[in-house]
Amino acid sequence: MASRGSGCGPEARTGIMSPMRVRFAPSPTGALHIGGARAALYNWLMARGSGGTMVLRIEDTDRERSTPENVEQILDALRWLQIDWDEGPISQVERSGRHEEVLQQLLDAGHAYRSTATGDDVKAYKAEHGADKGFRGTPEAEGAVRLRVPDEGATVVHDLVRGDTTFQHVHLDDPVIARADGTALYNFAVAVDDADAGITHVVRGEDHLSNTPKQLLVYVAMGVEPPQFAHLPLLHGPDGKKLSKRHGAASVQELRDAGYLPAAIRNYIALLGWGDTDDETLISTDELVRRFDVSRVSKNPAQFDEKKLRWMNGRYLRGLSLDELTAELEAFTGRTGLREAVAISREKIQTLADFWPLAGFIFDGPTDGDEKARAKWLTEEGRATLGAAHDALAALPAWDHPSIEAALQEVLEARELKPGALFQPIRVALAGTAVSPGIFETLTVLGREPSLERIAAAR
RNA sequence: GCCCCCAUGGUCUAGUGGUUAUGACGCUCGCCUUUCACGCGAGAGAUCGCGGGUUCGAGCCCCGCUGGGGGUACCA
Repeated sequence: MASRGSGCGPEARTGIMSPMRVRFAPSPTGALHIGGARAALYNWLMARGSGGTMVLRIEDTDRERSTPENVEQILDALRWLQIDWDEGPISQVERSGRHEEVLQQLLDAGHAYRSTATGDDVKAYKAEHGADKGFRGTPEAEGAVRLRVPDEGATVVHDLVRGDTTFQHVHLDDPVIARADGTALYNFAVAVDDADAGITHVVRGEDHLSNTPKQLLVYVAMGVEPPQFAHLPLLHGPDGKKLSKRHGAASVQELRDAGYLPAAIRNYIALLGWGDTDDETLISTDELVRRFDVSRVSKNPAQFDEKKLRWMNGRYLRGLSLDELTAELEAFTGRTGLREAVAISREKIQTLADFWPLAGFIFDGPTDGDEKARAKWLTEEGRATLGAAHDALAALPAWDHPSIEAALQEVLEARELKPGALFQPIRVALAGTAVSPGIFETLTVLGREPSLERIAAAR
């Protein structure tokens, strides 16, 4: 077992220490959840920050859930987030030969035994002997393989984020580590695989904390020094309940479809449960790599707040060059020739998905869904104003921003109108709605003929 | 039931025995302004879950409770 204190002191701080070998080991149950994404990111940050190695392993020992499609979804999400790995993906089932080998060693050494006892048998045993007596089976010739847990003593998990947690052996039942057919079960396979891969730090969700003593016992049985552990608090949805597909955008594919940038997601997710003494909120990935320290991860569960992610994503969007943003938007919408429209829309959008509803009218014509805007601005008076605007614009020798602005200012003064009384009808005529990029910019980008046509059609 | 973890404004956090309890998102108001947004400025919002201790002094230490979460599979 780990020597005392190996997980707690300041020497456990991550960063410029000796190279770490970390791993992200998802079970392929479908889309990558943001909780999983965060675990992946933290591991990646530790590896990159220490010059270490990131191993990707797929925990696919549950054959029913592990389909190639599910695996591909995970890899896809990781790649999109730009979280790369140095080794793997390793398939856990493909290591079954090795698992059987170690299993036989434990069997031979008496650290494990076969038993036909079922879960019901264990429950019956507990009911009879009370809670303070863990189930200990008697070896049989066949059946599932159970790990022998010592009756005395305790196993303590030295955790980088929560300190020491002690599990009394009397509370532990001998866990099944392999099915009757010899195939390995999770708590056994992880330990063997992590040990073989030379993993130095296991960073994963808190849902694994209670299983850790079982895994530690496997290390002891194998006679191998265990890695250090860090259990991350779970993420909750807006209602305080566990985050799931029902609670909004919970998977990275959903986030991608919602128009978020990988860099923004990395920044946001890194801060979900981790913060350092610096007050900085916008932190580049490079800086994250430099600053991330797993021992400073907070112990309490965090709620995913999409509003904050939206804000942050907007900041990242505006941090992109026009070319970069245009490329993102063209990929996102599947359209081309967006550059001019992007230039006049960029400060009004927070996600990639915000762009088309705001500026799509430039390409596809005015939207016709906004009855309220039409009713409010295309009144008789509004249409009369539109007529004046049309004539002023039509008379323009040059179609550019300064000319357009000057012409419209003249109309404003000549008719003694408040700005909104002129600009809003024009906006509705061009876009069909009361929200759009700046009106002079829009007119300029739209071009003379389309602009005049739309204004004429609405007047 | 049993085992384990957690608890600072609505949300994410700073805080490690002595601070007017930090910053950010969100919210409200103001400025800017052609709507919205961006940007800038200001403001509201926390009896630090509750109750006991220890201490001259507790958000920080101890105990109990409550609440939330996780585990308790021949799932991962």
